[in-house]
Amino acid sequence: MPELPEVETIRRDLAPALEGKAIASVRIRKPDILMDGDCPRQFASSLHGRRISSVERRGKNLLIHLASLGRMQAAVLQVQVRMTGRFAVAPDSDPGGRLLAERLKFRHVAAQFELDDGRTVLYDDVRRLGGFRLLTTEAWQAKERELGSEPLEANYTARALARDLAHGRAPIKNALLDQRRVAGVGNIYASEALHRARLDPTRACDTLDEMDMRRLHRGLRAVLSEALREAGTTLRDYRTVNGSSGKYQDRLRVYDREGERCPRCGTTIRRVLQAGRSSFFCPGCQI
DNA sequence: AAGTCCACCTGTAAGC
DNA sequence: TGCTTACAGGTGGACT
Repeated sequence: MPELPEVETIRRDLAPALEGKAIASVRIRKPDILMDGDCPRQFASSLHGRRISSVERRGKNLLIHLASLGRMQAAVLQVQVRMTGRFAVAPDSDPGGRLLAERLKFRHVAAQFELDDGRTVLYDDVRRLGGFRLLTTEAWQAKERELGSEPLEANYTARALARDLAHGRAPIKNALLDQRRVAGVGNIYASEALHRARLDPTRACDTLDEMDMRRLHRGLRAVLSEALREAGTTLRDYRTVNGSSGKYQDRLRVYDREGERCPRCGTTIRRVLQAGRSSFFCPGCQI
């Protein structure tokens, strides 16, 4: 799924439903979504009774912060939806969320969480690539340090982007996907940002000059913030928490548009494979 | 040691 | 109609 705009959209929907509520019960229906291979029963009992203090995002990670309870320290529930994870919240009139699952065609519900207000949070994931990891606050902080910059932070400058991306001979497209450099950029918005910046995705990082980095900074932040405003891009699986599609797919300029005309110069858009993943670009104006 | 490949899964679409 | 293949928004561990 989901890159920064999609994950942030999910966070904004989930936060008001979850914050301040306690977890009454947890049911793990597909154990392989526990990313550390944890025992489902142990995972469920570690969450039982915990109050959710906040729901945050870092890169493509959703972070459900759990308050301390008795002898249990505060903890962080890390969630990655990867390609096909989806959330929904059922009202207290639909215990277990069966009606909601039916309506949203959630055919692969992997986990469900009952809250103390009677609502049920469903997590559905066809491919089960996504999942959950329960961490101590310190363990999360250690993982968090491995992640790169947040590209939409107000103080994230072109100079900082240049520092994050400059070193190495990797193609710029691959570097943008590296979560240790910049966090939250995925395959769609990497292609879109490079098109806006007029940069060939195969260019090596160390060939980009200051002007290139300035255009990339502007292009990346523009595409991410516009996509966030449109609640993300739905090409197949991604849905917001209320089940609707994102709206940015209509505004993509190159991604998934192989063979179409570049909206800037009219040249036919091409697709190439980089590190096993499709990059879309315009050979006419991206150099 | 940075950069690339591949497995992890299921579903869908295209080609024959 | 069916079968096979390629590919899909991500990530991390195993390679070179």
